[in-house]
Amino acid sequence: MKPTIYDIARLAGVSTATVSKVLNNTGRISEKTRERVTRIMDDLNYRPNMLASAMKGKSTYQIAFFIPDIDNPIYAQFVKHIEVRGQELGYNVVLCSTDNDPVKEERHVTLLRQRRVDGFIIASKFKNEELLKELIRDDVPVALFAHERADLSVDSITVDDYMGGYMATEYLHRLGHRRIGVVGEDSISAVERIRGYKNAHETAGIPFKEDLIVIGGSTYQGGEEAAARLLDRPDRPSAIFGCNDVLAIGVLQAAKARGIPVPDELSVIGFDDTPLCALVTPKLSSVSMPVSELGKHVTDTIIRKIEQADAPKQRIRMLPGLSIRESTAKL
Amino acid sequence: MKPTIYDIARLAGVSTATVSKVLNNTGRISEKTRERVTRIMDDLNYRPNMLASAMKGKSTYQIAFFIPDIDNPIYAQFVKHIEVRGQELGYNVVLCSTDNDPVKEERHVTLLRQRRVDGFIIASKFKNEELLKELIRDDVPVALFAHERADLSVDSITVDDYMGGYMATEYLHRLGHRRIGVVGEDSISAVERIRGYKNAHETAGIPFKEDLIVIGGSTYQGGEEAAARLLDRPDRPSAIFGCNDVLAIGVLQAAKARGIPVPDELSVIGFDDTPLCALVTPKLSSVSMPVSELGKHVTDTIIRKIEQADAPKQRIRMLPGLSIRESTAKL
DNA sequence: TATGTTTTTGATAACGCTTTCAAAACCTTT
DNA sequence: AAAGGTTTTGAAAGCGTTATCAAAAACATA
Repeated sequence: MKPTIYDIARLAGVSTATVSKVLNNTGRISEKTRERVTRIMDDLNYRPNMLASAMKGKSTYQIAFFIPDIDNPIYAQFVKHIEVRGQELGYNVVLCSTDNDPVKEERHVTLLRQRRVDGFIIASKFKNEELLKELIRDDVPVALFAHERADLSVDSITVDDYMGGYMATEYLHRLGHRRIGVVGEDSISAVERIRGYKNAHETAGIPFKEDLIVIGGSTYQGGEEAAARLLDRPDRPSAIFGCNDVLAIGVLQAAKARGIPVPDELSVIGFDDTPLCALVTPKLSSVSMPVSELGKHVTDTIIRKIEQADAPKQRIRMLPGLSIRESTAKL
Repeated sequence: MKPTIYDIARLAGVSTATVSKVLNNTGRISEKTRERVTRIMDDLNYRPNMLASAMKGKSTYQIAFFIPDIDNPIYAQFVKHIEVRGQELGYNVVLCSTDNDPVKEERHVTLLRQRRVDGFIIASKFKNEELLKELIRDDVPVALFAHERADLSVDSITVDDYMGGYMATEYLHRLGHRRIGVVGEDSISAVERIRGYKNAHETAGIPFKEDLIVIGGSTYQGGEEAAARLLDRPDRPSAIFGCNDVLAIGVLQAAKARGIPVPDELSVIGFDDTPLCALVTPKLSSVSMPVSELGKHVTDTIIRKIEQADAPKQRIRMLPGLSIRESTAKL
């Protein structure tokens, strides 16, 4: 069987207390014993059982990451960066897809809390509001990622969605577009992005109609269907802002199906700047965000909260950029 | 604080042994006490601490899933299906990206074993051979996914890569292609797929040259560069088999960059049949696999191994299909 | 050498659960 | 009512750590 701390203690002729101390670098240990113990540990290739130490109140070094759906590549990117940073700091990440299903949310949360997972990074608007509030109430370390909740006292790291929507729209305005459609989805960040869109119109003094905004499912197909509603009108818009790349690619597909050339007769811009943008034809212009910084940041945040219960809450917003490619052009 | 089994026992006026028994449905408990205990548990919203029960030798209900790189959407798909099935059976999945880096492999494995993760699903050829062998030697439940090792006694679930390569090639032959290039990568499955390619040639009595096979990095860019080497030759092939979709899309990009029309002057076929295929122009033909069945299957397999140490080993190969789209045509 | 100080060490009690096995409680039979 | 059988219960040990605090060892001073 695997050696335990007892085996090490016995072989080194010391008590388990001593071994534990050298293991955790706590208390005072004479250089001599420290060396002896370390040697034995190496010899036996001893690996402390984290379950046991977690039971004594230490952390489990696990964080849960909630996403709605890994099929959207932006989430895959998030996962990647969080996992990398987590590993650097000795944390594993447990991936939880919710599919926006409150049942799954709850199953996951319950199981994870039984497991004493240290913290939760949540990139998916919880359908089950109460669940989130309960986590916060119980002082479980939580950080919202890629969306924020103004009404809750909780850490969050996001790109400035409002600003991104604003920038995209303003950019289209600069290209001369006046009638700009929006293909959105039911998510907190989409709402913000659309708010940016509206505000850009106001600032520019360009009126917009609510019926230019259509909300659909969060898939390519959802984007395509929503775009169809926009494109099949007699007064179709000259540009469409997709609230994320998946949606925007759906728009591209809808345009192609109708023989509407992009960008000549329709400009399309997405959001997230995923690798997909460079794959489609024409290449998709998109609002970009510093994905890797965001991921690193949120990981650091949650770990800080884990290791230091009274860490001050923060709401961080990073600034988006514009990646101009081939899908947008002057009117 | 959270209620413990002691609290329940005290309140119900029984011993912890009894509570534990109703919790796990083990031993004989009179209906009366069972009810009383259950009620108290409900009232207190009691959640057993899994760490403690895991320490007593029960499992941790966690499985680790190793992949090289989540940027390839096929891995995202795998993750998704494994996670879904895992959750159905009460298991969480810890995601581990290795980036084909032996250091990361080892870090992950060490950490996970300390955590007493129940089993490993490995979809990524381990650079560190020894590590894999050690897992097997120590009787840690392991299942290889999406690749197999004929030389090791270990469970594996794969699509029949050889057959997939064979089918893709035979299909191209049927279209009249004789000079077929291959863009591959350094992976076990790619080797098999290429073996299928070669064998299809032999069967058809069509000679092929080794220099039509070029191995590159596992990214779009890798595919593009490898394709360049094929396309910039005077006697360029009339078709290219990309060993996975990402590579094949790289091929598409190389063709576009050179103004070579696909499929008119070049047929391209990929492997994996990821959602990407439908996104690119022209839509990519690809060898498909039953992703969701594969994922479900491997999850079931690892869990069976976890729960029943002497479960017989199996090597499962599922059959690939052909998804014909727009990137392939008659010569 | 005796005494006081500082440093190092170890016995032991948790942590929250499971499991075993003997004792207690409950039924049947005579 | 006693004996025998069956079902239900609980005391206690143990899983592998950590943490406390008193005792032991080492060192310093008078």
